[in-house]
Amino acid sequence: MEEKVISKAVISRLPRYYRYLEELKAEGVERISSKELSERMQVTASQIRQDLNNFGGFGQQGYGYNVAYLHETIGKLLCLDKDHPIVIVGIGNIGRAMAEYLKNREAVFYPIGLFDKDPERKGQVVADLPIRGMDELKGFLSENPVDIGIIAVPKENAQEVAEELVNGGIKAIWNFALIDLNLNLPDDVVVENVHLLESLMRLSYNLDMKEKK
Amino acid sequence: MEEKVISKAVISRLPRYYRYLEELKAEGVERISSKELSERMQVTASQIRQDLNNFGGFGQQGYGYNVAYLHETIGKLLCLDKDHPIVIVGIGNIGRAMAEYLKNREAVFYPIGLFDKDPERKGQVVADLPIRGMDELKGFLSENPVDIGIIAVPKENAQEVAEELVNGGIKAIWNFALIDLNLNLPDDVVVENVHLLESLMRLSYNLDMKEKK
DNA sequence: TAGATTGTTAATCGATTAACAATC
DNA sequence: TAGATTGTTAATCGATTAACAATC
Repeated sequence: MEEKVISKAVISRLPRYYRYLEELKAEGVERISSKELSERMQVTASQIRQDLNNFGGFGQQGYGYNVAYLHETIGKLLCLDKDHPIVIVGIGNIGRAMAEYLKNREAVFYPIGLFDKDPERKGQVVADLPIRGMDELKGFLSENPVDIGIIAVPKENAQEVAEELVNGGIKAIWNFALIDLNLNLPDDVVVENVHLLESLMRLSYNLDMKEKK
Repeated sequence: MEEKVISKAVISRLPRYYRYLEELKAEGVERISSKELSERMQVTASQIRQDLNNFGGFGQQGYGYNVAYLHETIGKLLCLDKDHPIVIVGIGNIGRAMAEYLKNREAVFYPIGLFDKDPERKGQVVADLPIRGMDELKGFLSENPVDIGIIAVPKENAQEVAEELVNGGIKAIWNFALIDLNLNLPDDVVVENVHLLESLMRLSYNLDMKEKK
């Protein structure tokens, strides 16, 4: 729609704003200034105003921001006003945990199909859904509306699975395999890599640095 | 040790370098230039050289970098040459998945104690370890060497659990609860937040943007 | 109207990229 | 020695912060 490109840094902060606004709403706070919010979130008020103004003027001079309105608006930016049916491929530890985790949430992101290549897992029920074989994936995708594909298979199989998902029409992949899927997929497919082990390594690095001081 | 502060951006890239070097090693590649590596990783050669030179001159003019040596050196920076015994608090979907996930890896990061406040879970065995009650946490930490604490409890209890861990001497927290634990803990405690739902929201935002184009 | 606080422009800061002299 | 490629300095780019006029 808009020509203006919004920087990755700004986008990555949106969910955090959303979370704080949810909290404020729950506390019954009706309005908040960038200054107050900045103190809570430990960022500068300037950054908050800059960030929000990428998307339009949501505030009002002399008043601040309406919490409920801002919350709802950011929610819409994050597309949380729409359903996101999901398929999960690889029902090992992580795939299983994500299935259960998303099942337990309000219905914004929710799994509708689980797939695994292990014949022993086929038919097992996880998060109220039967685990299906990989041979069923293509047909399932063509018959059901699916927004997002979760990849939770070993890295060796991840690229192949990603391609199957893309062939089935999936445009968004949430990837837990330790491989950079974004590098070898069509440009119109969005990928969010969650490299847990790398996150743990960063923690390890930071711990070590602190100890050396 | 060193006075020089290394930027967060650089540190966050280290695990990715490590991963590519591991791959190269597995392929039997002995040496690599910043240019070749940059093509693989889809970053600039300049950035690679800048990043690595934060930690010292690991390369050699006219030759490039020795893969095995660089791999090992970055591993040491990430403190992967040492054991990291872990306790996990909250053995729900995610805590359980992390316990199994880390159990299955080579012994660098591995759980040695699991804790949950739910009496029904007490005594259950996950990843070969018994789930213990929260009342046992303090004693366990004083008797066992523990590097890292994983928090996988609901956000309502996360701050409290974090404080218990810190009181028990834990200096590094890998946090899965949707709360910014770093804001209310002592400065010498390092926190790495893994906010999965926020990652999923970013994916949702990016998907929506792509569709609007 | 006066006070408060936004939206937005300008200034600063930091991170990335380019260029090249040093050196293996 | 000549060629290759690093380590490092300088230039550029982008993101954050500060400042303030606009305005509710």
